[in-house]
Amino acid sequence: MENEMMTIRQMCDAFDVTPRTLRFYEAKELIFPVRDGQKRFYDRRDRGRLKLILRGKRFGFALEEMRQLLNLYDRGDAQEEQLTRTYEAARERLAQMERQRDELTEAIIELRAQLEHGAEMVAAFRKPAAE
Amino acid sequence: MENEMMTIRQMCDAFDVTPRTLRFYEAKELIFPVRDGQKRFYDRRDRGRLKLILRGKRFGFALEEMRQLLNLYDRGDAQEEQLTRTYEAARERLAQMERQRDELTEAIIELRAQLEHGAEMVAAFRKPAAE
DNA sequence: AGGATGCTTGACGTTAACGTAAGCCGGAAC
DNA sequence: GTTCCGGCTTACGTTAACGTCAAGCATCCT
Repeated sequence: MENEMMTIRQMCDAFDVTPRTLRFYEAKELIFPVRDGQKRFYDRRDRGRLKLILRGKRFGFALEEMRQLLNLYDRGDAQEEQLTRTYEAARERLAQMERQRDELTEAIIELRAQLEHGAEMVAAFRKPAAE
Repeated sequence: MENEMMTIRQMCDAFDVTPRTLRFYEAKELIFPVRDGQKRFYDRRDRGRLKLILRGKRFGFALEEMRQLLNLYDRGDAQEEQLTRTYEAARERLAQMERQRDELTEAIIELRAQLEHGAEMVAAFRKPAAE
């Protein structure tokens, strides 16, 4: 049933993206709809890829990263080594996110201290006393 | 002693920024060095502002936000209401950071689940089975 | 005098992920 | 037949915070 081709509009509705986005992803070689004259048609594979792209975005993967990951699984039949590489990429990304969160946490603590602990923040904003 | 003017280079060394950065901040009206012919000279006030700008950056304030905060304290003599406003700005920013951290934490949990909990992530990257 | 520095302005480049506008085309509805 | 709808392409605009030339003075040292 849902094995058939979809138009750009159907895709947009299904995935809540704009046509511009789909064409952009195509330009970036993330998806490869079939062209019938001027029109684009998206098959199951495109839908699968798009789904992953959007999921990846939620995890903070850049489009280029996703492209590489997706391409990894397009040539060759997903060998062990490549599966491993994907794991590694995901784990690296996870580590990045954790570092980022930690930095943020530190900054929060610092800022909170300034706010609660005294009027330093405000004082800091005051003009240096006239000489 | 350290009450005197500093050249752009002295500033760069003191604050670990590039000349480009100082000129950029000037163009954005964050600091206002005195000009003697071609040269720029930075006084205590500029140093104070720069210090705050850099501190603000660590907290994730945008330059434009910092400009507004700084300007708030330049006209008028820092009235209560304005001090309050700065507090509010800082608190808002804090809330933003906390939200951001929470989102990140969620994403981390999700991603971690995919990695630990099964081969879903990898499976997801696999081509849909040929029909 | 004649580099070698150091400072200046101005303008374009960078990164990401699209938004937006302009202008063209083909098919469908009236 | 003509208008309208949707799709198409191309290309510039957006945001932040500078980096990176390019090219021109002024000054300092020898």
